[in-house]
Formats: sequence, structure tokens, C-alpha cells
Amino acid sequence: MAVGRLDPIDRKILAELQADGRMTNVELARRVGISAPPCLRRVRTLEEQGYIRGYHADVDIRELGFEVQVFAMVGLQSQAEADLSAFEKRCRAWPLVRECHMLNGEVDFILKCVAPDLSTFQTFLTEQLTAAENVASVKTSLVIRNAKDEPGVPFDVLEERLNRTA
Amino acid sequence: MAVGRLDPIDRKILAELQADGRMTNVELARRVGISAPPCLRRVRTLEEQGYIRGYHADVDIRELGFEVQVFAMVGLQSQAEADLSAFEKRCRAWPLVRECHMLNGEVDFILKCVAPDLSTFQTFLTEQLTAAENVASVKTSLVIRNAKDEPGVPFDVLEERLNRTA
DNA sequence: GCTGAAATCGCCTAACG
DNA sequence: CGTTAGGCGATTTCAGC
Repeated sequence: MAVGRLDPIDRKILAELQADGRMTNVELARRVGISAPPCLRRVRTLEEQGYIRGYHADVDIRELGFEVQVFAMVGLQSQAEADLSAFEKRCRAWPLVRECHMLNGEVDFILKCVAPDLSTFQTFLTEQLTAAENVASVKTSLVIRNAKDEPGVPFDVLEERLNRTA
Repeated sequence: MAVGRLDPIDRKILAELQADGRMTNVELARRVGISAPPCLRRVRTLEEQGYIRGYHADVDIRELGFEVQVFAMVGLQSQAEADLSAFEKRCRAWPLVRECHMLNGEVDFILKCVAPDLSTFQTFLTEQLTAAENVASVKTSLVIRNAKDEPGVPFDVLEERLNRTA
């Protein structure tokens, strides 16, 4: 697997930047135990090779007025690849849809949506999502509260696994 | 709503840092149209007031060897608050569970899980999740592919909304 | 209150060993 | 990978609106 190309210092860099993406390079270098220049070179390489896709501020969506979060399970009439792709393309264009994952099993897609209020979401649901071409069924569930919301991967699981293999 | 306390420059700062959390303060100041010192003060205030909860590198979880993503729908036997909280606490302790959201409707929680491979996930599912106290039912769906995975909020929707209200 | 200008300090990031 | 070193950014101080 691709993680095999990374040495322990690379993995530590990824773990540190996942936890604090705005850390200075000097502080990052100190934490991973090397000097700043090679640390910066490693970060650039990790970015270029796609291990790091970007850096994002984690904003409080409720504080910003998006009170409503909804998971929508979507079933399509046709599962031909062209039709699946067409639906995915629509999802990418809808700003209220933040995530769109294709699933196995009875439902074809799960969507995570946000909206300022219920009526905004209902309008989107009835006029856009349910009305979209090829959409057969939509079941929605409101999020009552978020108990956990961690981005990325559990690096401790990764290290544990690598130790066992080695 | 709390977003009302923010002026257009604050909202621009949030939008820019959501898009690129590692941007230098000088570049950020240039983009929002003010000089660096007040820009930095605004960022610090946004952090202190909780509008910004942190900064995270967006790592490629498949490249890091987590080939399996699963959504798990969990139903509990008891929905008393103490029992809901106990389950949430368990989820926070499981590293393979990255998100845990309480829902309305027939299912009580939706969990987003990651794992290096199917057998690791199956072991977690049978020995940990399904076996946990108060868990009545678990339905899982494998993620085939990710069509969209954007963090945070759509700031264009927010601005549009504020323009209508104003 | 806010901003912006100047100055200091520290970091970034080449080039080289 | 480390060290050196020059330039740039971060951050404080202070003055002005």
C-alpha cells in the first residue's frame, strides 16, 4: 500500500498537520525531530504526491447560522454508470450538499446536507433533490446533535498496524 | 443569529481560511482588503469566540491505507438521555468511528467509520459496536466512492441569505 | 472602538556541504 | 539531513481617524 512509501517522520508530519494545520514549519520540525529545511521539503513532497490534499479552517457551522444538518438517502431509477455520474455531478453543483457518497446495498447514495433553517432545506428537498432526473426515492433524517466529528484518519491505528506487519 | 455579529470582512476571512487554512496572514489581509495587523487580530478573535475551531490538513485517507469507509446506522434499546450519552462516549473512544451524529426518525445514530480493510472493520463491528451495551440494531453500508466531500459551510449561500435579509 | 505605519523578532526557504 | 544566511512574514507598539 502507498503508506509503505512513507517513513515514520513523514507519518508524524501528517499526524501533526492533521491535528493543527496552521502550525509553523519550525514548530513542526521540532516536533518530528528534524531541522526546518528538510521538514519543509517533506511537507512539499507530501502535498505534491497527494497525501495532503489541502488545509482547511474548521468553522462552527451552527454559529454561522446553519442550524440544520440532514442526512439524505437517495435511491436512483437507473444505476448505469452514466446515470450515476450525472447524479454525482448534480450533487457537486448543489452548495447545500456537502458530501455525496455512493453506497452498496439498497440505497444508492448518502448525502450530508446543511441549511440555514428547515424551510430552506425543505425547498431544496422538494424542488431540487427529489425533482432531479433519475431520483426514485429520498429518505431524510435530521441531525439532532453531533457527538463526534473528527476529520481524517486515526494515526494511532495506522502506527499500530504497521508495527504488527513489521 | 450569531453570524450577525460578524461584518463582511470577518466572513471573508472565514471563507478564505476555510478554503486554505495555511495561507499566510499577509496574503489573507491582502485578499480581504485590510492591512496585516488588524487582520491577525480578527483571526485571533474569531478563534477565541469559537467561529474557528481549528485547522486541519486534509489527508488522503485511501492513500494512507484506509481502504474501507462505512456508514453504520445504529438503533438503541433505551433512548433515555443517560443511555444516549453513554453510547456517544463509547463512540468518542473508538478510533475507527470518525463521526457520530444523533438522528431523528427510526434510527438513533449514524456513524462514519474508516478501517484499513474489511476484516478489521468486521472485527470492530461484531466485537465492539454490535456487542456494546444498549445497542439493539446495526445496519452498515460500504462506501463505494466519494463523489463530493467538502468540509464546512457554503459561504456563498450565507452571503446570499444576508443580502436578502438586509 | 477601529485602522494603519513602523519596527522588531522570528520564520521561511534558498544554497551548500 | 544539517547549517548558514538573506529576505519575508508575524507580531507588537504606537500614532491617527
